[in-house]
Amino acid sequence: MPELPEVETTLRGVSPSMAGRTVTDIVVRNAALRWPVPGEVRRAVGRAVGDCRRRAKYLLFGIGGADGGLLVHLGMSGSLRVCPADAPPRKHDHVDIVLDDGNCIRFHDPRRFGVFDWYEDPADAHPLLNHLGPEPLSTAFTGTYLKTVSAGRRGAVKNFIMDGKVVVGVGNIYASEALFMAGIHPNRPAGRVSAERYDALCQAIRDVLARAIRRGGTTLRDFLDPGNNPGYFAQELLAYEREGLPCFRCETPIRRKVIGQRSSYYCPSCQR
DNA sequence: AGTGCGGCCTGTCCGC
DNA sequence: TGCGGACAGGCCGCAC
Repeated sequence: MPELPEVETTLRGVSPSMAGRTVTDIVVRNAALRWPVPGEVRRAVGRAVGDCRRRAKYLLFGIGGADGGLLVHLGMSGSLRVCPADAPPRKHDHVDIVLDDGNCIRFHDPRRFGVFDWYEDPADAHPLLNHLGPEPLSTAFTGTYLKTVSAGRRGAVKNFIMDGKVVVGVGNIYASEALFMAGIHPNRPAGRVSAERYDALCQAIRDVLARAIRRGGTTLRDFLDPGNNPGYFAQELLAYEREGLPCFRCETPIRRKVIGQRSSYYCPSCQR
C-alpha cells in the first residue's frame, strides 16, 4: 500500500532509467483503471522524458516539448518496475512506457485503484492536484500551520492529518505512527490539539516519513520497489499492526480502533 | 464548510 | 477442502 515513502522510493527507482530516454510507445493492455487511461498519453511517444518528480502521491514524468507529461498514481496496490519491453506481461500489468533502450516502465496494479493520465503544464493545475495541501517535507508544513488550519474542526485529528487538503502523503500507516510518536490520541478533535503538540506532530510526521524513505519504504504485504526490493521500514513501526503487543514506551497493550473507516493503532495510556 | 460514508477493485485470510 | 464473506485502503464524489 504505497504511501508517500513508497512513492518516493518508486520515483528514485525509475528515474535513472527514464530521464533522457525517448518514449517509443505506450502500451495500454487494460485502460480500466480508476479512470479510463486517456488516448492523450500517446503524446509522449517520440519524445524524451524530462523532469521526473513527485507531488503528494502522484508521480509526474515530464515529457520534453509536449507542455505536459504522464501522471501516475499507484493507488492502493500499484507498482512500477523496470523490465525489458519484450518480457511477457504478468497478470495485472496494465500499461508499459516503452523506452528507446529496449526497456519499459511497467505499471502493475491488481486492484486498479491507480491512475495513469496525461497532465498539461503546469501540473499543479491538474484537477487531481489543484486542491492539495503542502508537502509534509517542505518548509510550508509547520506546527503553526496545522494549528491554524485545524481551528474549529471537530473531526478526529487522525482524519485531519490524512486529509490531502491539509497535508499530502500521510496515509494510514504513518498517521498512526506519527500520532504515537507525538503522544496524541487519534480520536482527539483536531481543533483541540494545542500549538505545542502540533509542533510535535509536525516534527513526528516529517521524521517518520524521512526515516521511511531512507529505509526504502514499508513492505507490509507486497510493496516492492522498481528493482523488486522490499522496503525495510516495517521493522521500525512503533504502533501500526501491533494490536495487543506492549507499547514500547509504557508496555500498555496497543489498541486497534476503526476511525474514519480505517484501522488506527495507538497506546491508550501514552496517547491523549 | 466541514464531516461522514459509499464506491471502486482483487487478493488474502478467516470461519463454517 | 471449498466457499462465502470480511477486510485491506487512497481518494473522489455525494449527501447531510
